[in-house]
Amino acid sequence: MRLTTKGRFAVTAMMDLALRGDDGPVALAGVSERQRISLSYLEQLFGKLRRFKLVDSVRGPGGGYCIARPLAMVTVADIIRAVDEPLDATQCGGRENCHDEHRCMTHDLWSTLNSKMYDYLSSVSLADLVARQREKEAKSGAAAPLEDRRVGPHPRPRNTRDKAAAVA
Amino acid sequence: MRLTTKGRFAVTAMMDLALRGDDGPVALAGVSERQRISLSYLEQLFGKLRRFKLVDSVRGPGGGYCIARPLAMVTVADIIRAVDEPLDATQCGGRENCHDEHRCMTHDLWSTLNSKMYDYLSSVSLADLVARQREKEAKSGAAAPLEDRRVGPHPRPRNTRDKAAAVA
DNA sequence: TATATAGTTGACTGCAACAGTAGGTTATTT
DNA sequence: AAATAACCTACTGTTGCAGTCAACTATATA
Repeated sequence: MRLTTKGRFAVTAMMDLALRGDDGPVALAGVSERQRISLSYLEQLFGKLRRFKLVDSVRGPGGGYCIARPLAMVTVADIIRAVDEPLDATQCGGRENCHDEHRCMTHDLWSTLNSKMYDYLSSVSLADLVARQREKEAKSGAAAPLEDRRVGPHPRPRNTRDKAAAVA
Repeated sequence: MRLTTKGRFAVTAMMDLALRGDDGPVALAGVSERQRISLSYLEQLFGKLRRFKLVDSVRGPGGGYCIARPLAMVTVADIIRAVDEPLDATQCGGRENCHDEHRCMTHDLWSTLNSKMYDYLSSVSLADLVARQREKEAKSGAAAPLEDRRVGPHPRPRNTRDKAAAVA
């Protein structure tokens, strides 16, 4: 697996959605301002997140993105997998053509490492991150949650099964 | 931390050294042939490994590289740290200027992840890898260890303290 | 119906790191 | 002196990251 700031951006943006997703879709323009991430870049990232069914989109005024699943069911690993290029560290792609004599000595090492990392990243869900963040906010004097008045209706996106409301 | 095939090459090459380092220095030309890694590229990598004091070098005919420490004291993390660019996933570089409102929400996440990975990679030493490899060779019929006759003398590099012999 | 909003898409840029190449120098042995 | 092999610098092509631009479509509101 590959680790760059790209994945970090995606997780940060998803956190933003998770934290303010209670009243309808969140527009990328807002995420861009709050998290200081280029809007166009966010659009690319959310294109991937959408294709991986991690978010649902709502077009038109008042539209934006919603997290498509209960927060507890979206892990950091999911997000990174969606936006980052894979980087198959085993070169041979799992096949055994590594090479003649030593037959890819480090093969196990890398696949083990890879799964260790996924194990960890899969153990952290957006729900965990949100909880941790809320806790921190409460402790540090609850810095005025700056309500932005929304425009359109969109109480909830049409294409989302009501599963999400159950947990989040 | 950043993960690419560069680190994998370095670990593979160090494994090669570890496996055949019993009788003197190992020349990069040999490593290049056996592991199918470009010689010049290896030279670059070993330049870094040397500067990080993971290997000792011996020049002239019969020269080459030796692992500078007992195999149990060289971890995969050491090797990767030596050759790979760092990639500070926390952007703010540990300082608290992340940014105003949310103050870098994902800060903890990334630093935690980073240390998890280092913990794992630091837990695997060359000695472990060699043991695992030897075990595998023994099981699969011990494929003729192809002795290459060496040229020069160099029973052991001059600039290595005899620590290495203690464990390896 | 017109207009503004906001997602959707594709093409494009600059940049840095990776992976590899080329050619030279220096030290050491035979 | 000649061969070996480390050492070093500079260069190349490719890839993925990060960001930009411009056009397009769907929706809501006036």
